[in-house]
Amino acid sequence: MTRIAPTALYQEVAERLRQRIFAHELTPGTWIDEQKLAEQYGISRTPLREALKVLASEGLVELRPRRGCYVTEISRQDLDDIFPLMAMLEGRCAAEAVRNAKSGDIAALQDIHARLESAARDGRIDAFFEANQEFHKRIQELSGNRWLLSVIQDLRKVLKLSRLHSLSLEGRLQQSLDEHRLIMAAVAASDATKAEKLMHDHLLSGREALARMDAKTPKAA
Amino acid sequence: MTRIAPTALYQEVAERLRQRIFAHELTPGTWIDEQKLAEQYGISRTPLREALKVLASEGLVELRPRRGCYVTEISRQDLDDIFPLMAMLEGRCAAEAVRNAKSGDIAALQDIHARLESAARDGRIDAFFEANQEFHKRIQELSGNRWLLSVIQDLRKVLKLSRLHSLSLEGRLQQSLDEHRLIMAAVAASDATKAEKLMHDHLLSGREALARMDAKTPKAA
DNA sequence: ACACATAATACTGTATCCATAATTATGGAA
DNA sequence: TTCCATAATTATGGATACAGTATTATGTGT
Repeated sequence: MTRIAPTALYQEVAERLRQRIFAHELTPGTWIDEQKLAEQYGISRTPLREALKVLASEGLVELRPRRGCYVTEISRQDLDDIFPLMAMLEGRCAAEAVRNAKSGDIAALQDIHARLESAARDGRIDAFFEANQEFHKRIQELSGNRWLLSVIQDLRKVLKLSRLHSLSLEGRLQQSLDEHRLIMAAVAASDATKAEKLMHDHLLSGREALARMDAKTPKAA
Repeated sequence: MTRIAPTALYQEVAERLRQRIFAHELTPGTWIDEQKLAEQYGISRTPLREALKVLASEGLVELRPRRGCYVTEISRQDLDDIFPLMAMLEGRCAAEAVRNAKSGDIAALQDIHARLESAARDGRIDAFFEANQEFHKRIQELSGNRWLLSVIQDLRKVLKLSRLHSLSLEGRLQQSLDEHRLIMAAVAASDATKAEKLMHDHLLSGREALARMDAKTPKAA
């Protein structure tokens, strides 16, 4: 049997580790025991180490020479640095997306937005989360800028390190939905400038919600 | 003797490979022979392979499963995608830098700018190139945003893949100098908005010069 | 009893080896 | 002569073994 996608083992391992990190099963600051993990996955240390190199380049782990590998700890300062950056980048995405979007693309976006609406109506948080991600992803793809896309995705990976990040949507589901409605409307109206600003503010609004949560639970971000 | 920076072998190898790629000694599209390189460096394939994983994450090489490693080929489209992005990012840097800069920082920048002026006066292209890089780097550091910095540096690495990139400054040395003068003035005057716009246009201007060169030499970028 | 030094243990980093898959070359058939 | 199939060679991916360094624990001396 010929495998369609002959992905290397180190890539699969990297992906599994990413998931464990994002799920906070591997919490920031924890040391990664190479031989224990290798044994656990039933592989040798070689592909595992290669996977760790990749994750280090993505900023998810830190490789201290002769000291081992540690899951990256993200600080409040990092969040303050990354969110405005993301706001600018995703704002740009929205503007470009509007300029490139064919009517079919807009229809597809509206379809995704409809799922967001229904998920919000039923209080299905997971589905809302899912549709939200999908919406942003589609906008980014519509921008047609491969590098803009990759920069955003890299930064989002780092954001996912924060425990608060995954929770931030829950507290402001209605507000997020409202913002999405406005963005969707601007896109449908082909108003690139407005879409850019709305998307930009949408991201910053997310940061603020996160800051409020942070104030309540004064543990490290 | 205790080594201050006990950098791992794979990091040194990665850096050496980066230099060879940037120097276009390893040209885009060429296949990287692992065992030949390992032999050449007098090391085993293991750290070399780890280094290649890192370079792949940076986008400098492409790892095709079971097919080997190839130096990334960058297209005209990629340049068109990256430059506006860089313009936006470096523009933001300039704005933030102005907001954060103490008088000492501005003095240091003016010092670097003076080196740029003198290099231009004497037609010392290498020195101009050097001072130019230094200037941009200082601005980026002054922005105080670690992530903005890393995103820009990652993208710049990719830009360096293009042969034209290193040549682009030569043809427009005077224009580049003029633009730098304006930027320096805006920074000195603490005009963040103007600095942002000037830096932004400075980058785009670089792209256009590159496009003109590209038109003359119609080989692949 | 506490502190410092030395030894032992454990983990990282590197090298070597093996298996599998891909590419190329050679031979045969149309 | 050309095209296809099969075999051989070569390179990639993974496993295992080894060396060197850091950390920790234990013992001795003050």
